[in-house]
Amino acid sequence: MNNPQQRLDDILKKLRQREFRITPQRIAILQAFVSTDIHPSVEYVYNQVKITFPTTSLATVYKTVTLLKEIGEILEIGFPDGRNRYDGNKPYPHPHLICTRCHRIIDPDVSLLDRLTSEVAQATGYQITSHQVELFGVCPVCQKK
Amino acid sequence: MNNPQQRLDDILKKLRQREFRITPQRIAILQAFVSTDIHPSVEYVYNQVKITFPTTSLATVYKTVTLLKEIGEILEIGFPDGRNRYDGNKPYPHPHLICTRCHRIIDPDVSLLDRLTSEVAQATGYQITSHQVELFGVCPVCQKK
DNA sequence: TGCTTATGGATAATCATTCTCTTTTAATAT
DNA sequence: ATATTAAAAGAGAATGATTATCCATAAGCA
Repeated sequence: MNNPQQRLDDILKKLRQREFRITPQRIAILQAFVSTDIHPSVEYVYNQVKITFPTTSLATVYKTVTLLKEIGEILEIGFPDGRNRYDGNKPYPHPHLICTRCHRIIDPDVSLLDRLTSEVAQATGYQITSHQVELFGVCPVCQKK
Repeated sequence: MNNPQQRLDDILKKLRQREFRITPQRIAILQAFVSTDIHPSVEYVYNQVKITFPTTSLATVYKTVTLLKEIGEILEIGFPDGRNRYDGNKPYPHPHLICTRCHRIIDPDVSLLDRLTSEVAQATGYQITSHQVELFGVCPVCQKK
């Protein structure tokens, strides 16, 4: 969420380049994704979009999410319980730190990650192309309660 | 899958200690979990159990999975598409290396993981209690094809 | 052997997500 | 500006994994 407007324009440009249509609903969905750091769920985006477009269908949100995943502009964060969350600002794989109490998600700096993946690549012979690194714990705020 | 029989006995002992009943179905489910390294899905276990107990219900497998998760004897590995997999041999969090071609899952040694988590804990103030580290890539066998 | 109660089995319910089908509309040409 | 047309929106049904319900069964123990 460094510069939401710039990010929005970048994604719109990419959509145009690939000849996808720019609809008001898509703009609203994109705006919801790029204007927050909470790693929103589909439900959150749906509720945001309905503020300006009350007739929006949940299916439209899902279809746009699929599209954005395909063009590589949002990152899907899988949860075991099914409730996926998304990152529209850093659409490339990166570690997440998730509070198990309040479900807040932040993006920590992890300087050791590159060394970790190359360690594994060397030891196993795998060509590592991607990762999903989720750390779970209790955030400072919840620790005080 | 170091010693399936020993592992089975250990889990049975734990169930007895906590006054859960030892049923033939539970033994069969446990056996399916501890006798493979493929990180099985519920469906896989269900099919294995049905070989010896054809009337077994899928609900029974799910109920046992929930129980085993609660007593800490299997580890759930979440996938974004919902199809969870389980590890009955190393029920504590550990990294997985997943081949995106053949879907094989192996458990690599990752010596840097402890340092990585403590680095993040120190930088963020979170109490890190668990993790889910999945590395994706192409295994040596699939690279040759 | 019988009693008690947890567990098993069958099936319905749930919930996120996907699909289907019809209507609307963005983008382009006229 | 208007017409054209194919993509996208909207509504609701369908799907698939998981969970809940409820009755029958059997594990564990006296």
